[in-house]
Amino acid sequence: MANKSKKEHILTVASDLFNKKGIRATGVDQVVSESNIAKMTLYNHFRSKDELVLAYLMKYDDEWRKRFEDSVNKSAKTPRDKLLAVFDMLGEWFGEPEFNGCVYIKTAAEFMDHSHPYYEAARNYKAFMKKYIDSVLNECPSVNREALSSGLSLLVEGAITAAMLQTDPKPAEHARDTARVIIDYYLANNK
Amino acid sequence: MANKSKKEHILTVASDLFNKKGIRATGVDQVVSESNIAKMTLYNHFRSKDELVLAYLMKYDDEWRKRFEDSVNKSAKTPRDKLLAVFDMLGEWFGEPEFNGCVYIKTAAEFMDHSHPYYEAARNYKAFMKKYIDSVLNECPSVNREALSSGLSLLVEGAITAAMLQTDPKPAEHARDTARVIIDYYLANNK
DNA sequence: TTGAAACTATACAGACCTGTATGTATACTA
DNA sequence: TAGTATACATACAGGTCTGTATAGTTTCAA
Repeated sequence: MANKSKKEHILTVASDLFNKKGIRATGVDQVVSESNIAKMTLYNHFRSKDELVLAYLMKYDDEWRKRFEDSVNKSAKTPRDKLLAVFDMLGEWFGEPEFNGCVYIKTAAEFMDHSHPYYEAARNYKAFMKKYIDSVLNECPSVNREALSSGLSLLVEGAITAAMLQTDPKPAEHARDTARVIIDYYLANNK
Repeated sequence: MANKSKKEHILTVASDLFNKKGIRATGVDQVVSESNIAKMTLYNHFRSKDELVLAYLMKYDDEWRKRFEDSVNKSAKTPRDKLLAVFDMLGEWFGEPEFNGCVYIKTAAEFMDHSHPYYEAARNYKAFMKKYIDSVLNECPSVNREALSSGLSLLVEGAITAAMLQTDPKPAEHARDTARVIIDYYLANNK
């Protein structure tokens, strides 16, 4: 096992634990134990648990961004279809057995102090979704983009939260249906 | 200070800490210290931290339910106005300086194990919102109530999450605007 | 084959956690 | 006024946490 892949292995195991149990609830000893490494090896690759957590947050940004763009840009052509494809992707995501809610919502919820580095990181990574929707809507001049973009973003966040709390049996489908209504409204009315 | 109010005092202080810092991050010693009581007094009123946490979750259900119904039923008459009033109330809530996100989203995020009592409690208390929206929509026969109710619930959850993560500068207003569009759509089309 | 870098195993320091034990003081009730 | 329930302060038991210290072992390249 090469040097680099050992570091990645530790990060993978740690990420899985952070995601499933939470950051505070996951101890360094447990990461060490489940990684089958020595504690000093972990502290050789990561200066502290703090650094490991920040690597975890960054890792999810990379993975999610890639996955998102792949899935959405695959088939959709028109802005309307691209926007609706977002909700199809959410549905796939929610259906996975490993689905465990949104890392950033959970992290922000666990470290609500607005000046905490984890909260700020989560907040920053989250901005990606709205930026993507905005970029798709840039193809639609003479549309009230701010209103539509906000509405869609709220539906995405709502669906993720509902999936996390299991308060809606089909959050992605319901969000998609609602999204269709407001997309058609704003596109048709040019306002 | 009477017996009963001392217990309430402890619960108030503890709730504030749980809400601001998180449940795991708040130690019993800190609750004791900020309550200006003896540790044994706390353990005399609550068998364990666990019992204190469950009391905290229940307390928020009571308060939020009351506040919600008061605020919403005050002025609104028609189903349409009652539904829109929900988002006005959210706007007031988000604007308060003590606003710290939704207790139940945060608790579920901190204890994601679906069999954990805190997760289940949070999930159950959360169901209240959808039930309320459903009850308002019961006044509207021949409307696709399931679709509209789901859409509105997702907008509510999305607005709360966006307010928590500060990813939208005006989550309640944007959610209200979007809600208006879908309400008018479903009510007008009778579907 | 020799030497440096990486990894391993174990122990432990110091801080924090929940919950208990003990004895004293206060306040209400009979 | 005597007795009882409640609250007090302090100490501590036993566990967990992060991070370090130390010494032995593997790996790999020169």
